[in-house]
Amino acid sequence: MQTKILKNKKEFFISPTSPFHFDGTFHKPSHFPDKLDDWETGKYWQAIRIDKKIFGLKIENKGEAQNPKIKVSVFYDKNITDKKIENIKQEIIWRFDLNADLKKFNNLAKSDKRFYPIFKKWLGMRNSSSEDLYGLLIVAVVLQNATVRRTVQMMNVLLDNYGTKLKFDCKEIFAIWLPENLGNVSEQDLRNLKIGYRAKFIKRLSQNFAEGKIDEQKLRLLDQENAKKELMKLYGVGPETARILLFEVYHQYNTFDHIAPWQQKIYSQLFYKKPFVSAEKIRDDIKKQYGKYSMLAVHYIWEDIFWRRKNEKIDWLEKEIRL
DNA sequence: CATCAGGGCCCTG
DNA sequence: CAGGGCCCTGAT
Repeated sequence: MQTKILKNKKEFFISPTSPFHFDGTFHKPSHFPDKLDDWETGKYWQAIRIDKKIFGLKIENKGEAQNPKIKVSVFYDKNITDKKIENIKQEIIWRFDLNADLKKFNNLAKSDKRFYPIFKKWLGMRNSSSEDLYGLLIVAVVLQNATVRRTVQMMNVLLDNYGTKLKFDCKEIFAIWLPENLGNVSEQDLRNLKIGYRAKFIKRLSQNFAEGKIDEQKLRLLDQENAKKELMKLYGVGPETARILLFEVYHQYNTFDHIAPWQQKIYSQLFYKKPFVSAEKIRDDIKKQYGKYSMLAVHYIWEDIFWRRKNEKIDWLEKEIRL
C-alpha cells in the first residue's frame, strides 16, 4: 500500500437539481462500513481518480432542500489543471445523480398514502455510487456469497495490499487500486488474502479493464436492458451484481427484478409485516405501484429503515442482517 | 470436533 | 434449466 499526502486545495460549487437531500445522497447506512469514505452530517470525504490521477474530495452541504448548493474541495499533490477540475465536477454530478429530474417520482410518492412520510423525509435523495464501475465491481464481488463481516475483511485486506491511502483534510481515506496495478499479481497472490474463489473474478476483471475492453462511458448512454446485457458479459457478474451496478453506477431506477433471499425477508417485513412473502408477489406489487421507479422507491424505504437502525433497535431487522 | 449456509456465479450435463 | 462446486468463517 502506498500513502499520499495531499496538501493543496481548490474549491468550487455545484447546484444540484431541487429538491435535494444531502445526507441521504452522500451517506447510505445500508452499505457495509469501509475505508473508502467518511461522513458526518453535512460533510463527506472520499477519493476520486480522474484519468488515473488521484485526488481527495471533501463535499459540504451549503444549501437547503429547496435551494441546494454543495461546496467541493479538491485536494491534490503538486498541481491541477482547470480541465481536471471540470472533469471532477462532471464526474461528481454523474456519480451522485445531481442533475436528476425526480418530479414524476416525487408526484408518485405523494399519492402513496402508506409510505409518503418516508418519501417526504428523504425528499430529494439520489441513488448514487461513490466509486466508478471498476470500483463498485470490486465491492460487489466481495459482497457475493458472504456475510457482512467477511465482506469487510476482504475489502480491507485488498485495500491494505493494493489500495492507496490518502491523507487530506485531517482524514485518512483509501482509494481502490487501478486495474493495471494487479497486472503482476497472480490469482494465487489474491487467494492468499483469503478472498476465496473471488480471486479468479478479480484477476480476470482487472485484466479486462486494464486492456480497455470495457467502456464505462459508453454504458452510460445505453438503456437498461442493453446496459444489463453488457454488464452480464463480465466474468463474475450475474443478475444480482448487475442489478447493483445498474442501479448505483448507472442510475437505472427500474431495476427491481432480482430479489435475493435475504432481501426478500426484509422486504416481506417492510411491505407486508410478515416474515415471508414470495419474491414474485413482492416484485409484482412494487412494479405495479411504482412503475419505472421501482428500485428507486424501494431504495428510499430500504435506506430509511437502516437510518432508523442507527438510533433504535429493530429486532426483526437485526435477525436478517447477518454480521 | 464436524457440518453447514451464507448479501452469487460459473460450469456441466 | 437444474444442480453441484467454490473459498472462508462463524454459528450450531
